[in-house]
Amino acid sequence: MLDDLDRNLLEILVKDARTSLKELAAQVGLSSPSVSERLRRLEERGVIRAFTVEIDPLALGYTLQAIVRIRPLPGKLHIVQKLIEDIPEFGECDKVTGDDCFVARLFVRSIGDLDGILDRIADKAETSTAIIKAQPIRRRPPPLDAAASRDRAKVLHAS
Amino acid sequence: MLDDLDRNLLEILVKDARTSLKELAAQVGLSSPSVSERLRRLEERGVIRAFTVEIDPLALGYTLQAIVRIRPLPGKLHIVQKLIEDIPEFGECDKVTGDDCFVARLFVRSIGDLDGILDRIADKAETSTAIIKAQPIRRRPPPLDAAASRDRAKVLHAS
DNA sequence: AAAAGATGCTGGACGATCTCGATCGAAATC
DNA sequence: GATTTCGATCGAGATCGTCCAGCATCTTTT
Repeated sequence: MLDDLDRNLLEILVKDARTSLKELAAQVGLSSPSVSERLRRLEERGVIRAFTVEIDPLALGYTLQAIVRIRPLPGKLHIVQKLIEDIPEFGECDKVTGDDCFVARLFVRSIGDLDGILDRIADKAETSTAIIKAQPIRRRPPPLDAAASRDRAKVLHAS
Repeated sequence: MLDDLDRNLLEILVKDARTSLKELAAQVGLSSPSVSERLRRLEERGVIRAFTVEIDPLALGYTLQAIVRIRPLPGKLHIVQKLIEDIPEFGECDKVTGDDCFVARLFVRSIGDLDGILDRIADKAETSTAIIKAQPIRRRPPPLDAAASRDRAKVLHAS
């Protein structure tokens, strides 16, 4: 599906999505038209969903992040989901198995804002909120190389 | 801290980080050297943490995602954190208040892999795992415009 | 097995883009 | 009100991206 060159390109782009075609070409050992074509196809196939920029929430004044688990009251599931989607401070939301229906990440500027936002869903769902104290791992992609990942797992397991 | 032009630039770059300086310049009404300078300063100040690429996990064979809540056994906190950091299938991890010490996102190729990875921390922590069934909101930044966000909140609240 | 077709790469040319230096203007400071 | 500073623009030179023609390799067809 993806060959070594593709993975190589992706690895470089994960670190800096604005790397020039020429630079990419030099690093993987291709010509720039070839790199251009490969990127085009990676986008076309949906492997690359988007080139984007990672913004520090703190720089925007969001001093607090929280993980909110949300259990909509009976019959309120869709309303709650719509509500979450429409509140832009929710920066991520997953629908999961188990008692908690949704697990979402919330960006807020103050505890007051947190309270304000949770109030808006309080009559439609039960929520459990955990304030984020630190981020040991910030968003990163899974291993690009399947084989390497498996091998490493074995090594760690053996030790 | 950030002016309208900066926010405008960021908004465009969130959608496509590879937008050329010229195009950015045209869209915000500046010259390209000015845009270049602004981006440089946004990076320097840490507002822009990185330009990166969003990869579809499915394209890499990760058919399953899970949210794992992790409660290290007494005295095992640091060991567990290190372990999580060293397992690349964890694509995100937050240290939170409350009973669950860590909340992490796990990318796996199969239920078997999930089991294998959780086994590796089973003797050092209790875990609760929720399989992700859908992603109502995929990673997005919080509102770039503070004032707009506040205003909207009021409107929604009033209705 | 030879021919035909498809795929993916290269190199060069041309047009577009970026960067650098010089200069200008507006706002803040004294 | 003069000065300083910051951020903007402009133009020239350098760099980069895209298009195209040609070539090698692999697969398919007969």
